[in-house]
Amino acid sequence: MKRTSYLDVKAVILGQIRGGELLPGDTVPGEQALAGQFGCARVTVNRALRELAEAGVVERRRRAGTRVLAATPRDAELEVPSVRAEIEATGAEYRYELLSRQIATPPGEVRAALGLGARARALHLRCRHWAGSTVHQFEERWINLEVVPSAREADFAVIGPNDWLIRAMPLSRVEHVFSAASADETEATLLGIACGAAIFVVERRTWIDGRAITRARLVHPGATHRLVARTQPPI
Amino acid sequence: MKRTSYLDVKAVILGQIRGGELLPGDTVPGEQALAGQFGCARVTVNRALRELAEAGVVERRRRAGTRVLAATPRDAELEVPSVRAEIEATGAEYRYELLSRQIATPPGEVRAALGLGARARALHLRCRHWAGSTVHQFEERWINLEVVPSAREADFAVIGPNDWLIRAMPLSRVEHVFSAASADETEATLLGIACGAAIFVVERRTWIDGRAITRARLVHPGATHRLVARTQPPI
DNA sequence: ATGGGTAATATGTATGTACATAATCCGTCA
DNA sequence: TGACGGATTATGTACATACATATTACCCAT
Repeated sequence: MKRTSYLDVKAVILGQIRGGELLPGDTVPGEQALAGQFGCARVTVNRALRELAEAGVVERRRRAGTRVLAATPRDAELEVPSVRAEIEATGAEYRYELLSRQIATPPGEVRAALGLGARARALHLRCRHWAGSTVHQFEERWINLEVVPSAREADFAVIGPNDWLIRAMPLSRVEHVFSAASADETEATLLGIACGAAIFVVERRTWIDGRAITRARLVHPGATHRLVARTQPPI
Repeated sequence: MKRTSYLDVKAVILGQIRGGELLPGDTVPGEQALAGQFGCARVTVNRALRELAEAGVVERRRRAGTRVLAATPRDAELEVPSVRAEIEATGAEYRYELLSRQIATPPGEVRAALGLGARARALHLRCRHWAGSTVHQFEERWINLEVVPSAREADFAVIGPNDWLIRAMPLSRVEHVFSAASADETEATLLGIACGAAIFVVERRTWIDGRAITRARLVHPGATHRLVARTQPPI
């Protein structure tokens, strides 16, 4: 006699939602009741429903019970590879180039993004990432030296700032903002494309323990750059 | 005497990883041992480590134990709101407009994307989504009538294809591809922007049970459109 | 009616126990 | 030396039970 797994419970409930037996807004039977129906322990039902809640399929509230959520588009998972990995995955040769490095007072917008005072100074880096003989990305970055003082000594001629930061500050929180724009003269020159051509812009901010580490503006030629995001199946 | 929660265990282990006491590649003590240290049941440690594994912080293998993973950039969560929600969130008035609707043979690229034969026909829709008096999105969509025959009867003059599909086919799998491009003449006219201006393009494909439902090309004026993705904190 | 306090209840989680399963270790045999 | 197979072991999961906690429902006093 095989025991019923939390996966069985999960699959059945999900099937009922898929099949329209349970509609958005409906209340799923209580854990007690389901445990009775399935002939299993309440903890087993609990794990099934908990995972469905984590997947965003149902909503659970104490005393109120478990309700089916409206089929809102679920969050997609966006793979954010390091530039190096991204380029090497295509088979092209990766090359990194530091264009400039200086400690300066960032513009107001960046100061706000990093939570810095009016007179604070930060590390400013400009670099390029090459895929073979074409520029894949132009990177302009500010690093908060109050949070990452060791960045002052890092040799960014050898290692890219992102790779360095990943190693120095693991498990940080990251926000990406994607947009399309037209290349200005500087960007066009640095990317080797025509002025006014479409560029794919990523603005990345990173925090650790609520303190802003860095803000980067990553510019790619629009013609070549693509970004893929997928939803995970809820089973 | 407070009992130790799985959250406590999780926080302590995570702290040790953050603080460098546990380095990538290191083996975390076994559940038995940790349960002893914390003075709790093994199941409690199990849940803590399981959730850390789900968050991508550690890797678990039977018999081999639990190891700390390298701090690779974790997947970001991308919120993919419906166009309507996205526009209404800004306070602008949402308006939807169906430009054309016909059943035709899709071009080869689309046939491949939908897994259709050479002579198969599909539903072709072109529409616009307005935010107040400006066009927010131009949408060109093909729907696989073999998988969603009911789309033949849907009144897409009233409801947008995406909203309709979400309701008709809940819990599907979605893939998004983002890129930047320059508007061609048609796109520029439909979006009310200059020819050659930057556009933000989303190509969206949707499956249910492994069968392709639809493929949409969503074009936005680059100047206004932004897309945000965040990583989740691992606690 | 109305506001506040209390009982009822569904979910949340900890524990001890038991068995399942996968992967490694290690000894045996060819 | 090397291939095979069983013993070992860490994780994976089920169960019965107990208690914790958030919220609702309800009742009573004002």
